[in-house]
Amino acid sequence: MSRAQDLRQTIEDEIVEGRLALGSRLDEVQLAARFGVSRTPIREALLQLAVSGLVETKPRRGTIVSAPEPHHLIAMFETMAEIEAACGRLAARRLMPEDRAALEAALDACAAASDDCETYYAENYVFHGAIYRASHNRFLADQALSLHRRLAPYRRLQLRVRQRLPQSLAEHRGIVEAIMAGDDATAAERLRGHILVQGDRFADLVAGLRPQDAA
Amino acid sequence: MSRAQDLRQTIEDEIVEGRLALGSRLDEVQLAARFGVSRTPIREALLQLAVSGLVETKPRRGTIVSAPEPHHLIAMFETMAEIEAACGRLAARRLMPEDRAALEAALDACAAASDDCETYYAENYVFHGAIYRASHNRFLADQALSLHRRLAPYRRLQLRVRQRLPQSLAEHRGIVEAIMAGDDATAAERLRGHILVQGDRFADLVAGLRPQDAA
DNA sequence: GCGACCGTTCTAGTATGCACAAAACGGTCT
DNA sequence: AGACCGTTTTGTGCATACTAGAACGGTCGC
Repeated sequence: MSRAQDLRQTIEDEIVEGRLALGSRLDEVQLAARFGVSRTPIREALLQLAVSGLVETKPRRGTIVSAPEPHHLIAMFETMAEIEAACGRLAARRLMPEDRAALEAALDACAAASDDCETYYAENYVFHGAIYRASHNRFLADQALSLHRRLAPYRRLQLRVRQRLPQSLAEHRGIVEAIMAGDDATAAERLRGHILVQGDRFADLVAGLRPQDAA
Repeated sequence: MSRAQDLRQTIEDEIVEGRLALGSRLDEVQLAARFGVSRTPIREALLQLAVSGLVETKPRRGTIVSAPEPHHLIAMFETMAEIEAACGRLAARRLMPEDRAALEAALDACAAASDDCETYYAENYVFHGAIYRASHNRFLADQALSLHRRLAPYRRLQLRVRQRLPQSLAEHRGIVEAIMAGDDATAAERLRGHILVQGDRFADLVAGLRPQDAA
């Protein structure tokens, strides 16, 4: 792969995994020195991240890691809820035996990891990925995965919210149940609720941390 | 605005408006000469278009205007249907007086243009934009607009399908009716159908043109 | 002493040049 | 005559150099 693509992936991972703080400045020469390349591939990597929304570039003023306003984040979670609902709807209609197996395995893995937040977080990712794939719509699944990744830094925050983990697991069970039964409307509704709750919880969190920004 | 951004917009418009044929090669030096700039801003423009999916870049082999496989296009139309449904759902719940006025105006404009395909096409764009905005979710609306633009070259093909235009107008009326009534489920369902029909019609068209590709 | 204006500096944006990789062409060998 | 290999050609990918615009600090004026 070209160096620019490589760098894009690396920087993207650092942002998604929270190693690069939200709002922090991404200096081109600094990054170039750090990775031992010239500014050109760095610029190309940042440009791509800017299009996908992970960083923001202001003309003549450099680029920073995106730190969206709370209301914008709420909008993103709401969109995620709708996209996941769509995936669930299609999955319920098109479920194949291998999808069924993948969903069951992912659900079991979530249950097994229900005592450890970090592990659960990873298995949760697998679980939702399985639903996306079960939609049998590659484009939709890609959109869902991309948005999922983009919201990852914020999802991470909610892990600590009390009692969220067992509730999440129960919701997962309900979702799988509906998909397995071929009940597309219920599957969509449950997935929508599952994600929206996260958005709401996140809103609470933000409101608690920075009351002045919560409006 | 910087030249790269300018060029991105210009090239994007040419693709969306069908002035650049699908699959045609985008040579960097050629474009640079044509626009009187160096290769650098051209490269940056193409890179951004590649991220948004309008062009495809293969390593060391240059970039071409994306010409997705039919099954991929079907997937894109299906995703568009789900996203529009989501917009309609939220619009039905959150309709403000100004949204109501915008929808009515756009519907009237569509009706007035029902004898001319090109005009109807333009007004149709306005109509759907009004629905996106009425969702009061900026992020979702942006996603919808972006996908709408990306599908524009293919939508154009369907204009000629017989009887599509009056049927489309009737569907628009039904959609507005549901949104105005605050009936979110019906609004979503009607919008989904409205777009899916276009996808199906498109599939028919493709099948008719290139039977060997329709599988 | 405080504020505005100008110069410096630093960084993004663009141009140009170079190197490498892949494809096309021609030559040679079978 | 056809296939295979080497060479050339073409164009991407990266590096480096240059330009222009904005932030910052100093100085001058009030």
